[in-house]
Amino acid sequence: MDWKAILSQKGYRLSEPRKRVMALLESAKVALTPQQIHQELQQKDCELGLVSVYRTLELLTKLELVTVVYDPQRNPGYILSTTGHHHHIVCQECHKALEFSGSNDINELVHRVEEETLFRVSDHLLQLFGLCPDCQQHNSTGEKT
Amino acid sequence: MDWKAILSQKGYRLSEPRKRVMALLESAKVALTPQQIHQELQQKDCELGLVSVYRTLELLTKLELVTVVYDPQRNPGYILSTTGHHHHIVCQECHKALEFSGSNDINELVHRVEEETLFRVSDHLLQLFGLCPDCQQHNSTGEKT
DNA sequence: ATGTGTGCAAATGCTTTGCAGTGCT
DNA sequence: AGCACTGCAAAGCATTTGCACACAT
Repeated sequence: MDWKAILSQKGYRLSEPRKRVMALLESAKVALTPQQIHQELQQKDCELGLVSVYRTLELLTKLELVTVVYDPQRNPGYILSTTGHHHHIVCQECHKALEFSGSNDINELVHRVEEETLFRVSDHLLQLFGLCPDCQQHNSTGEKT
Repeated sequence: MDWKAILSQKGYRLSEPRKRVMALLESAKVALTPQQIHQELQQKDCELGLVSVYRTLELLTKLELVTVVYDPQRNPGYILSTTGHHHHIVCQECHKALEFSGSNDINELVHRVEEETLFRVSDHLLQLFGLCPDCQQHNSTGEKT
């Protein structure tokens, strides 16, 4: 079921701003901040209030269609979430983000921590930071860090 | 080497605000927001500007004496960091936070993802969310949620 | 036709900055 | 004494909210 179906099924309308934001996110490999989304859409001649971006992202996040990505160097970004539990690896240089699936490693870790701490874990946040292939090249042009 | 030694070694001074903030963080099991820190210190009769809290936390974070903890439900919090690489598990009810050490699970995962994505990973962010033992009891008082 | 969604403007709240005075070393 | 640090006040931003209008269903 695609996002449009999900929206209408839950009684939400399929408005222009929502279409635009989703289209942009679908084409982006990067986690985008609300400001970036607003800006990019304006350049594509789609006038669209920043407020609508916020409200759209809020809704999409609630519906779990998009995921928040934390980046200590920037404001929180939003990226399309696929089905299943995924995490993101973020490039510290160009802020590109890729998904990767959490393997069993994490489940084991969670169980271990539950036993150690007696917490009951219901969710987790895992992100990796580093350099994407492209930025590794740019950075290794002769220099050593 | 304790934090006081680290501060003076790096040429920073051992001021009252810094002592107070560190003392509070040392006694707290919870990740505290700047506002919380400011508020708690005022209740302990220590007048201390909110600005100083921000600046102190900024410094302590830079020196890696404290760590930022993300919590989707709140503003970012700050908690004492111990030596070694640690992560946090945060209670979604009372926001208490505990540390746990990242086992080899994570290293394996990182290697796998590096191979899959060709990223070069230099850092990671892992947090677990759930209910602490105390809040589990309170929540299981008859209800099923 | 109806009620949800948008857009504007203003409000809110957290965080940062400038500057003069304070206090650590 | 010298210079880092604090505190206040004000500036700076990101995000949220209220309300009238527009539009999807």
